[in-house]
Formats: sequence, C-alpha cells, structure tokens
Amino acid sequence: MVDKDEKIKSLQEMGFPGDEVDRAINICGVDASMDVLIDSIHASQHEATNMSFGGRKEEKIMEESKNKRKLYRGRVQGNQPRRRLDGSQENSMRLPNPMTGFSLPNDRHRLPPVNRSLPEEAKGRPFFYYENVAKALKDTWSTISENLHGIKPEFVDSQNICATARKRGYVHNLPIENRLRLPLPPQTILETFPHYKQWWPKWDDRRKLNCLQTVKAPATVTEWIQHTLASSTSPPTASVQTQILNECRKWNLVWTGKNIAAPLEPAEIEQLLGFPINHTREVSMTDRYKSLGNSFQVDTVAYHLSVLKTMFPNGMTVLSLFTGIGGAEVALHRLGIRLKAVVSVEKSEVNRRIFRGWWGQTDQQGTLIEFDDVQSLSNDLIEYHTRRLGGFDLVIGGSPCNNLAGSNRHHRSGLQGKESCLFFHYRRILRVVKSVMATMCEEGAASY
DNA sequence: GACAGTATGAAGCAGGGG
DNA sequence: CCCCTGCTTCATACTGTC
Repeated sequence: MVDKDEKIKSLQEMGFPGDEVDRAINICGVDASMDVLIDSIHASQHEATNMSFGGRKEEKIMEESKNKRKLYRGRVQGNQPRRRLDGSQENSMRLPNPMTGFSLPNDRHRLPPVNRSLPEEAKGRPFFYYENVAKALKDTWSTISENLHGIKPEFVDSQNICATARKRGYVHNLPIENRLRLPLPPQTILETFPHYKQWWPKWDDRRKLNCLQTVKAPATVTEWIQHTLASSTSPPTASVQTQILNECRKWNLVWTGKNIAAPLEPAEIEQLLGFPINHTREVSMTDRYKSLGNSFQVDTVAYHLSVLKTMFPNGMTVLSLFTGIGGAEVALHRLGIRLKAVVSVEKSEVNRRIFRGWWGQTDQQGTLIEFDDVQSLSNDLIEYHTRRLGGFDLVIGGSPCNNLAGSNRHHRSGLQGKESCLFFHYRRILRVVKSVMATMCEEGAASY
C-alpha cells in the first residue's frame, strides 16, 4: 500500500490527473513500474483525445482523413513518422497495400529490398517478436511501436504465404536478410482441400479464405444457403449468387456437398494455420475453434524466425508470453531449432493442456517452465529465471486482441481494454529481461 | 458447470461516379 | 472535391441442454 501511495503521489506531482492515475494502476497493477504507468496514461490520453471527436466529429475527422490520404498515398511501410500539413506530428500508421511485409518466401511480388536501421538499444540478443491484429483501432500501432523502441511493425497478410488471410502486424528486432525459403503450404483453397472441387460452384471464385475466427457459422446460415439454392435456378441468378457468396466469405464456408456450404472443421483450420493435424484434438469443439482462431499462422511466423537457425545452432532459450497453443514453439520446432528451455506464460488452462500435449508428443528434451498470468510474473521472478537460464535468446508473443479486433461488437476499446492492455506487460517484461541481461553482461566482464 | 448454438454492428479503408 | 457502395474483421452475450 505504501508503494502504491508513493506511486500515486509522484504521478500526480508530475501533473497527471488523479482519475487517470487510478485507472492506470487498475490496468497495469500496483507492481507496475513508473514508466509502465506513465506510458499507460499517455496511451489513455492519446485515445481520449481521439475519442472526444465523437458526436460532433464529422468535419474534423473527414478533414484529417483527407490530409492523411494525401500524405500517405504511395508510401511504403517502415519509414519515418510523417508530419501534418500544419507541422504537427502525425502518429497514425497506415497499413500497406498490398500487405506483404519486408519480404516474402515466394518472389511473385518482386519486392524491393528494405533497408531498416534499428536503434542501438534494440539490437541483438535478446531478440524479440511481438504480434497483434493489423486492423486495430486508430493509433494503436503507433502506441505499440513507440513502446517497443520505436520500431515500425512489419505488416503481413498470411494469404501471401498460405490459403487463408490473416492480416497481422509484427514488431521485432530480427535480421530481415537471408530468411529461409521453406517449403510453402498449398496456396489456394482447392489445393488445400482438393476433394471439395466436385462440389465447388463455378460462380464461387474464391481462391483464398478470409481470416479464420473464433466461432463457426450457425446452422441457420448454412441451412438458408441450402434452401435458397434448392429452390433456385441452376445456375442461380446473379443476385442470389452475390448474397450467398457474401455469407460464404463472412463465415469462411466451403462446399462439402450438393448445395451444402459448411464451416471448416478444426482439423482443417489446424492445417491452414500450419499446425500438426489434431494439435488441439483433446479439448471440446468450442474450445478448439476459439484457441485456433486466436493463434499464429505458423508458416508466416516461421519465415520471420528462420534467420535464427544459423545464429543458434545449439538451440534457443525462449520466453514465450501469451503462449496460447504454442504457435511460436511449433514454428521454431519446424525450423529444426532445438528448444533448450521455454518459460511459457498462458492464462488459459485449455491452451496450457494443448501446449503440454504437443511438448510431450514431440519428445522435447528441454526445460519447460509454466506460468499462468503475465500480471503475476513479478520483476523479481523474471530476474530469477533470466539469470538461472543464462538470459533469453528470444522473447516472443502476441498479446490479447479482444479489444482491438473488428469482430468485437461490444468492447472494442483499444489498448486500454480489459484484455488488450496486457500489451504493457509484454513491454514491462521485455524491459526487465533486457536490463537483467545487460547487468549479467557487465558482471561477466568484471569477473575477468 | 461444461458445452453448443445463435443473434448482435461498427470501424476503417478502397474505389468509383458525379 | 463530395458522397456513396463494397469489403473485411485473432468476438461477446445470452440461451438452452445435459
């Protein structure tokens, strides 16, 4: 309590309003360091500024968006913050189109080589890799970037790598030269599921699926499609085709029989996302859809991580935050990188069970240490494990997207949201690891 | 309590017509 | 330039069944 009161007092002395200080402490926890709290308040004020347009927003927003459009037209990702016409700093971040990242494993896009320079304090070990949804609310990615050494995100749509869309941003300090050209998964829906070809209507021109989400289509949708087609001409009128295709796109339906457009099964989603088939088999159907919908596209992440293979020939020590069903570990394993030790933090018991199952199935010989909540992973505990394991080679994770994702009708509240604010714990934990490793380095030098 | 099923828009961008 | 249409989106809350 004394600690808490002191923090409140000094934050207020710094000029922050009391209610915002309270909110920051509620969000980040009493144990959060001062700089985490300060950043949280800044993020909050940032969002409040933008939200205050609400109600009488039109002109201002329209004006801004027009200006941005001008400023950003034709820009590529990864360059410097821009300035508005009036000279003020622009802190929105425009998504690149097409969303190809710094490079792709197939050369179809003929991307020019990207030259990026990392700030000195962000270079080298520990490497870190942070992930979240690309289409978050305005200014979200600016805040994330500012809190991770100002490194610009690499935005990639996984449909450039596999048969399903997944638009994500990745902030990392990995080298981007000499990524490995791994064997790619099937590139289209029907290459992935050739047995559906016999039922696929000619007027359904989809080659890629949309983003895989956490729930499957209700039977009312598939029944409506079946009924509509049965009582329709063959082929159906253009208007009927459009309506049905809209539903197919919205729910990622595939043609599994005559007039039957069905949701994907969990095993098919596992395949699309690059997991071993039946990776999630031991849990309920509802949980499988949810866990898979929340996970990495493994081929995409593996492509980025592939530069680590030659750097760590004897394996890696990994701090895995928001582990989920272990997308990062599956990617490293597929690259043939030995997991010497993994400290994993994952709140969901279901996900921990799936991950432990994979760990056993693949006969991992390394050490696995599990925690259930980033909020209870104190700085002391991080220091203890960092020292004990000789430092971490990689800090990896995607913090909750619940309050950022477009599908959320109820609480799309940005980085201040109940779950998505855990991003600030990723930042906190990364900072502690870096600081402890720097100290270890000095101690090592001093002992010689 | 576990599990399955169903209803529930908005935000933001891209593009085109006038 | 304005205004409109189209498209996509790691979800939540509630109900019912067993």
